[in-house]
Amino acid sequence: MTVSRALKNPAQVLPEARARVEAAVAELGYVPSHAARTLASSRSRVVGVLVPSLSNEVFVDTLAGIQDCLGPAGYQFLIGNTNYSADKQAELVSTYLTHAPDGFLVTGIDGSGAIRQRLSAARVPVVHMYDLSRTPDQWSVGFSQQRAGFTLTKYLLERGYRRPGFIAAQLDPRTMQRRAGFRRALREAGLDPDVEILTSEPSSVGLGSKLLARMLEHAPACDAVFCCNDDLALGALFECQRRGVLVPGQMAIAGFNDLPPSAWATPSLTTITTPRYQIGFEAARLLLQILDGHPPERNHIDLRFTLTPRESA
Amino acid sequence: MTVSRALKNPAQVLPEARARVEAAVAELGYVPSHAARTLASSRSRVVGVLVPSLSNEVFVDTLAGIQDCLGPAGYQFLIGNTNYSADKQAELVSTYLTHAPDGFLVTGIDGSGAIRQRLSAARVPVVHMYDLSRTPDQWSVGFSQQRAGFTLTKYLLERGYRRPGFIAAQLDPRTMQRRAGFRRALREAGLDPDVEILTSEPSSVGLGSKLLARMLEHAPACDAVFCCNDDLALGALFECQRRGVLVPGQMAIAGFNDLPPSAWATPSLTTITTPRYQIGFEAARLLLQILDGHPPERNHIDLRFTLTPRESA
DNA sequence: CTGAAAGCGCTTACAG
DNA sequence: CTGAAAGCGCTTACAG
Repeated sequence: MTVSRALKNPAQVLPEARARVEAAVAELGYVPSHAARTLASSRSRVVGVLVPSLSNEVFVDTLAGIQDCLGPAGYQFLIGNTNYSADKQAELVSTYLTHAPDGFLVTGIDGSGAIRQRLSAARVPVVHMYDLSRTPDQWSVGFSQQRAGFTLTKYLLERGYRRPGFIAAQLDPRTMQRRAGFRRALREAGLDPDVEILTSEPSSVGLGSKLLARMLEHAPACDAVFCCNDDLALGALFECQRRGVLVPGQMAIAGFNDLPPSAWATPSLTTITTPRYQIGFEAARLLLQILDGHPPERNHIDLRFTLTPRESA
Repeated sequence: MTVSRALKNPAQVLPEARARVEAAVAELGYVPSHAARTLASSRSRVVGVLVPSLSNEVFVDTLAGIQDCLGPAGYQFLIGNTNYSADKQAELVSTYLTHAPDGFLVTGIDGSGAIRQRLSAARVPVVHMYDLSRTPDQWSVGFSQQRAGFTLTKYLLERGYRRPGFIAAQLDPRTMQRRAGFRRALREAGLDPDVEILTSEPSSVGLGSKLLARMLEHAPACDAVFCCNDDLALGALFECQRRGVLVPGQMAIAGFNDLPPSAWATPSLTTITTPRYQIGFEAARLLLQILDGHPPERNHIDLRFTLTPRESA
């Protein structure tokens, strides 16, 4: 016990005893056992993190935020990539539950269904990231995807584009919320909201090129495209360059997320800047508060987005 | 004990007993305790993964390969981003050791020094990824960065470029090996190897633009740039477009890694295609073999690279 | 095929 | 401030 205390709470132990412990630790190369500690204390200091993708920087930034908040607090995390698949989610939740995590930080877990039940049966706090549309008994940190879509579309209309189209891939719930914002803006302006190319394929630069080509074919009058993320927008820009279509002269392009290349593309991409790092950091902070028994009063934290106008639209 | 057996090795238990166990599991929502199992069996089924960065897709792809190999085998991993920092490495190794991992999969851990000693004192097998230049007692999976740099430079020379420059960021050991290949090719051709812009800043598209500008200033005669990765190359391309410098007419651009955007850029980028997913998968497979007591004969696995000529050079 | 015993390395809670 | 006791939930190894 004295050893245990000397390691965790040195102040509780006489300097002499402490010194002997420290000497032994150094001599033996002692490494504490996480498993034993978890078993004895029933606190694992592990949190499970579930994200739908790592292939663009969106969730990598969020992970960095989580890391920076949870790391100094002595927490480890299990990072699971669900690849937007519900089966993979269920599988990861099951294996992670085995590790007795103190909490979960997730994106893309449905509010209902078997996974949700598993989670609440385990009595592990869950913070949802990127999605504010949660029931009051759930915790969430994010911004309004719908309003972001609306804001960007409004901007395009104000710039004088009369026939904007929407290009989207993956079609996860957040993308569909952006789309809802797009449609609402067009309807309010009395314009046709149905200029859209949607596919459930995973998003990528290459796909952006293909979808732009498809848009040109199906809606030749289209004068601006709102791509549901910057990868797609960059691909669309490349495709326009390939075809000699002037951007923004003949075709305006807007993206979403403000990934690093967007500021440097020629022309640079108009986009919505999202607080990706902050979402991770604040979600982690919220979880920490819950774990410490001091949950904040409001359980939905809106971190806002900003419109970033650049050259492409 | 019968319960334990029914769960792990159902065949060892009579169907009747098994059924009773299964019923109880379902009724109680039983979740096995990883901590207890680790403590009792002294096998954690956890492996520590250390990568220097997650901000481009290079290591994300590698992680996917690791996942696909280790996941089905029942292993979990702790993913640590060292951010190219030796201190962060040391810190992560220490905390991960606490979890008693069965093995480590790492990139960027020095062959010498304190970390290496910690690791070998812990008697945990370590597989090095992306770096073949290891002593015979170490395990590694990768390709020759030096030969890759040499091959790409040779290609530029064969295409008739007479004054190629080298643009690099981060300056980690792998980058410096590519540079060594570049210099060797130029020396063998009797050309000046010193046309280079190096910076230890982290690589990004924006930095590529800045470095290309710097190259134009310092070496106006430069007719081709070998960028040590595709992010930089893409930024360089954007900068050329911004300045009206024709690619490849006035300036050829080559990258490294063949990230997804490179095939779609206008013009598309000449690059070296690297087996990123395979490196993760094979490193994991190698580790599994070691853990199972069947290490392969050779401890360095060369997965090769390929030259991918496209429009930009 | 089943089960009783001991122990993995810690922490909790209590006694001194 | 220090320490003896008990237990966290499994597995190993041995007995029946």
